Amino acid sequence: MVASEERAIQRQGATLKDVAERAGVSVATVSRVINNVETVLPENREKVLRAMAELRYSPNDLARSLRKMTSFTVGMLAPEISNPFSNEVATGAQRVLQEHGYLMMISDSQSDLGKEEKNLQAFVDKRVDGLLVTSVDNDGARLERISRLIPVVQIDHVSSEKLDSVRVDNIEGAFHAVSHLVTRGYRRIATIAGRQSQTAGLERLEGYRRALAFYGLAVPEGYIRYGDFVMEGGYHQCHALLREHPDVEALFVASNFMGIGALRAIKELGLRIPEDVAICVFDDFLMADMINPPITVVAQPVRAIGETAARLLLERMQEQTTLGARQILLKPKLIVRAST
Amino acid sequence: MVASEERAIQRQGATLKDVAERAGVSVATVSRVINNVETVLPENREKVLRAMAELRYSPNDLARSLRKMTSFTVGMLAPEISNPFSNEVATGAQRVLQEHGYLMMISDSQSDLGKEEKNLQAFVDKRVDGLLVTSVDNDGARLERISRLIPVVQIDHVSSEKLDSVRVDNIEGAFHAVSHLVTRGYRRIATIAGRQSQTAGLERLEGYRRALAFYGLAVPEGYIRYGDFVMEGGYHQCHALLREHPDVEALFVASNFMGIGALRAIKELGLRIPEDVAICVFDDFLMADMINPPITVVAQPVRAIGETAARLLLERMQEQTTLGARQILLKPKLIVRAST
DNA sequence: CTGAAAGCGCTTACAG
DNA sequence: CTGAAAGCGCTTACAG
Repeated sequence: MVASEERAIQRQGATLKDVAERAGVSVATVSRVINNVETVLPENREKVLRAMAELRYSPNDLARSLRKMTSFTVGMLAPEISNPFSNEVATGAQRVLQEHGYLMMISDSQSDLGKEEKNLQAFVDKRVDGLLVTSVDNDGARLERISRLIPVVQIDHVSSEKLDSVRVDNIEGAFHAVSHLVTRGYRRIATIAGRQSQTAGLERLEGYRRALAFYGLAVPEGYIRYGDFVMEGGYHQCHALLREHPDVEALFVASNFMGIGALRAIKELGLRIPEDVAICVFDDFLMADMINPPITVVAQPVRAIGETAARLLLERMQEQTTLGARQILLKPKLIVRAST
Repeated sequence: MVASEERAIQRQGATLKDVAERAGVSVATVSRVINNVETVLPENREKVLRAMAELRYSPNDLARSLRKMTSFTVGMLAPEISNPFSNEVATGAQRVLQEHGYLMMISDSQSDLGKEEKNLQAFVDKRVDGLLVTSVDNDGARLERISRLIPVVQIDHVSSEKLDSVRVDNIEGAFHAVSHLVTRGYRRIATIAGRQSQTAGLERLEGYRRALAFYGLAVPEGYIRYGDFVMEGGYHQCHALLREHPDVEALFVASNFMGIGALRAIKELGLRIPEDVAICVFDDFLMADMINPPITVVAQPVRAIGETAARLLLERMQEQTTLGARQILLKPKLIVRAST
């Protein structure tokens, strides 16, 4: 290895040119070997392969992507990466994308509109080939603008009806949960609803309302509490609810975190589940079946949501579809346990 | 907007050249505005800014990174992104890196050596500026090789002593947990250990051993079971252990997932906690304080692990340190609840 | 089958 | 203060 060669390699690793020189061919030929172009003479291919191995050549994707106008990278934006929901969705999406040679980059907005914008822009600047986003924005304008350059699939929350989206059928899930409570004989059914600025919050409350209407049950003033999708919200709202309305027989909680908060409140109030108050939670959670009593939940097909979103995105990225916006609703599943 | 301009913009968004033409200056000047070079005339700066806004210009980071030889991106590799530990670590790291203008890309190896290699290589090809990795490899050769090109900080698992690493003080945590059990009066203390190919598994078992030795307690044959860090392992090993050794008074379980499995086994066996068997788990977990009884745990400073790792990496990336390998051990915290 | 050359979109000495 | 030009590391018509 000559000195200059060695220097370059130490800096950044070997380049195509280094490989070409060592193999005694042109850079074009090396590139052809890398890109599996058939026309290269077996003999030359061998020489190139050997040189690559010796120099531990690793292609520079920055240059390659710049030239090819595609980065084989997908960006995913979630409100909180530590949220189990986003996590499972990400895992599902990742599996599918990886199979097709895409790398997935994840970042989170911490449920902050400004950070969401910043991180989305970073993805655009990096020229990702596609975007999977769970936005906290109600205005779809920004996503629509981005989608003119890069395919976008929305997950869970729908900012724009003009773009693809994948989520669970929240209305059916909530309807099903409340129907189950009615079937069990409960009549005074209250709810702790999620953030109304998010699709899931809105739709789960709607499902609750429809179910009660369907069975001709009233929704007394104060039976609907807003817990903002966070544990503390679930805790405080449940506390207030049960203090102000001791006659409540059953509770439909619109998310797992709020559910855990609500359980804590019920425990503190010294109430028995389900004798004093029954509870059904949207979203399954680790340990839901291990606590006392095990909790009835509406489970989302989280992995499938991620996989489906990834597939829709792949179709757009590979221009396999010219369809308009597709809104996919996946079926939720009621898992009945001892809490109802 | 002239036709050619429009076409280019539709394809990939506006380029520097488009902005330059529209603003009536050279691309160099536009670049200077973007990079906040002071020397640009206010008047020209204005024109450029306006043109950028009108064209919704977004800089191509691929080109920029290629030219600057730095991508302002950090890669993080974890065995399972859906694991709460990796998650919190990622969140901590992300916060710190984001503050310094770095974007973090995450991918997981599914605890598979081959996938680990593939994903690591993808990061290298993308020319990330730094790497945060929780490897499942015991051989540090690969990471050491990568680290000659790109700074690497190891998290949780130490493949190579020659590279920076951050983890909790597993030995102290385990020692502390077992000491606590002894103090409580338990003498027949068994353990469900983690995977012995991982630092955490090895060290937590070592801590258990040292504590028993310290108190002069025997470790009967069969008191050490290997649960492989997964829930099923915890479940099966706990089942077998308590069947074969009904005299066991207390259990030290080396991870939260195995702990949850163990709890399930104990429940099935109809044993009372802590009367029939006490239990202490390494790693806190959601609901640990809400189940009956609440579980005593050794909590890891997970966020801090991520933050610390990010800071070490930043120092290497910014060449603020020429120190040799730094092995950081963060202090665990025993949280005593009713299970012991 | 192969190489020389142009070009992807930037940044940055260099000259003026 | 500014522009023309070189170059980052690739890929890909084009000619031979």
